[in-house]
Amino acid sequence: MPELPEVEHLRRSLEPWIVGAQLIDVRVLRKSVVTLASETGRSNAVLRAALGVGETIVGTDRRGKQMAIAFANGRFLVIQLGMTGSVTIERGAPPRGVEARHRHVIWNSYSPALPSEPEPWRLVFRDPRRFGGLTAYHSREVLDRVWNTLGPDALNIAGDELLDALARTRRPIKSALLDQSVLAGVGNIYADESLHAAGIHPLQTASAVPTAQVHRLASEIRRILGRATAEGGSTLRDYRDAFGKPGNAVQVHAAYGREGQPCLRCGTNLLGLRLQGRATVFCPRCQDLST
DNA sequence: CTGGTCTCCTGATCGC
DNA sequence: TGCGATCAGGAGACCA
Repeated sequence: MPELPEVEHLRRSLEPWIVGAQLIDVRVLRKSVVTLASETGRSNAVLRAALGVGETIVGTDRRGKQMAIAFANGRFLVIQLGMTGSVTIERGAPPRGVEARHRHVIWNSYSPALPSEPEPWRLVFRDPRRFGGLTAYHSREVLDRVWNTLGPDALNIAGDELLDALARTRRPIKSALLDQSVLAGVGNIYADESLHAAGIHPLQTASAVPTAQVHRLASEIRRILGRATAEGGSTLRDYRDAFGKPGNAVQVHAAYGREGQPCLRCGTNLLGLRLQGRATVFCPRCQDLST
């Protein structure tokens, strides 16, 4: 479920805590969630080094739905939340019951720069469905090689950039928006939301959308993602920030999940279809195929 | 190049 | 109360 807003909100909530922190140790409860992009072996020593044991965290970054942690030795760890992933900071006793399940990687850490936190704490990667994972990179250069295969970041997408990206493909525009190599960060929810807000039919050929509407779409994507980020993600069910706090439930979706309900703009009942296996909701009146 | 389908995986929900 | 079917969808593999 996490799309760009959830990932960016997570990054912002983690950053003040983890930058400057030292990773003392790591427990890998499920090795398969860790991918080593630059290494040859998978010994415990290699794994621990890739996960930053002994290192200080010096920064965070994000491209689309991928978040990166930068280590002092120049290595990077990319976190992908997939559908159900979370990264939380834990202090005190570990959780019991269902919350204790699906915890795949747990770092022990402490913050020499935070005098208010003299005790070690834990950084926990949890992901019940395991569509997410961690990928370790040896250098910024290797990370950039991968990130450069992604399209421009959706949070600040410029109208001209979007126009460029969409002009290259004749797929339905929603398919193009979901393709991370075209535009990085938009998933199923915000694809429907931004197309509805911009009045574009999801099946409209990407390259055939008029210039003015592409600019409108870019502006709606920025507005909707920006607002959702500030509100802490849309929070359908699984998203939690660094402290286990759900996003504000105030976010109202105008299209997503509202098939059969009246369009908030014109009152026409919203229609549903499946595109690439994804539930798609749109207003047959506001989102006209012919425009 | 393109869409369609399948796969990975668990948990929530629904009908019976 | 239980149980099986269905759905949720990010991302990549594979096929037509």
